[in-house]
Amino acid sequence: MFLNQTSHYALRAMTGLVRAGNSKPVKSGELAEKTDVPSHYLSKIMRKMVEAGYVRSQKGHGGGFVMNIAPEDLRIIDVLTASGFDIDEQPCVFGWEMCRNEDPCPLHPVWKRLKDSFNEWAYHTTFEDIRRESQDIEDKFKR
Amino acid sequence: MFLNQTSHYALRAMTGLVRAGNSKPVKSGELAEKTDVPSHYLSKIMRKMVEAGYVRSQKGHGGGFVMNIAPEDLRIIDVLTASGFDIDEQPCVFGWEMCRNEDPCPLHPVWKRLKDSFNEWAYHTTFEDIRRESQDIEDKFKR
DNA sequence: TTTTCAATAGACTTGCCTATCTATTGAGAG
DNA sequence: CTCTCAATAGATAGGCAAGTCTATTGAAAA
Repeated sequence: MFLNQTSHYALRAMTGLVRAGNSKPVKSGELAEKTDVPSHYLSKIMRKMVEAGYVRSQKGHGGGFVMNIAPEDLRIIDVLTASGFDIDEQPCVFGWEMCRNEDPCPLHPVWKRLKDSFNEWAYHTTFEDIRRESQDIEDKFKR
Repeated sequence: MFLNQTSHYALRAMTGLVRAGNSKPVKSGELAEKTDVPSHYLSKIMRKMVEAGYVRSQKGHGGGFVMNIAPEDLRIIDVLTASGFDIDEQPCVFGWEMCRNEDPCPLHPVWKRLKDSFNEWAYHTTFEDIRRESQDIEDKFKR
């Protein structure tokens, strides 16, 4: 798997929230069911999104989660980072701690190409892209 | 992490073996030390490389592991697959089991771009590329 | 004010990937 | 034939991410 389970869940949840629109808050339970993420686990992930400022939460009656940022201003990297993924902690495949471009490990040149592709994707794809490209696709979160 | 620890180890080990040349077998312990992989764990991984036919092993005195395929014929995807990584088991980030191009999940278009980049890298990079691009780099497997 | 709803917090459990340990098998050297 | 070396096999343990459970906090409705 490219990303860990938590990151997957985070991307799903934010996609679900963006697609739900901003008309009214989306309840954790609803979002969990829609995105097929374990509900209590989703709560933990959404908390991180709230802390990062990408989502607002409302307790109590009629409460739930609402987007707090325009989809075009939210990139995939932002959600991944907020969910705990740290691109800089991804070591070179060699596991050599101090591997840098100027002082590389043997697999560095090859590995760097993969990493660059990933970064291109994660830094340049926004949730507006996701929304636009998925607007003709119906929700099919359930397996 | 893009790949799991085992896949990292496999790539390191095979890189180490390719760089060691074919003059004489490389002992498991030596390869383990050179690539900073736990030695007993490396043995298990090398076993898979042997089973896949990429490496020959020799027991006993003077034994060890030798490449059994030309570096230009061994792709990254081959080593990943042999080590247990299954590209087709990598579900769409939505976790929707039946997600295909013709019948996609909401994140499919975006996710596909990442997957395509990865495949381009894994299917088109050979260990000859790795050897060539690393020939001016000294071994620095230890962290 | 009370009731109900829904997020939050944190402790706890589970499960799997890694890693280790202890034999055993097999091959060459002497 | 025996000794040593090194891969192989399988059982066992460790550690961390993932998932669950229970209680608490906070807000709106009645």
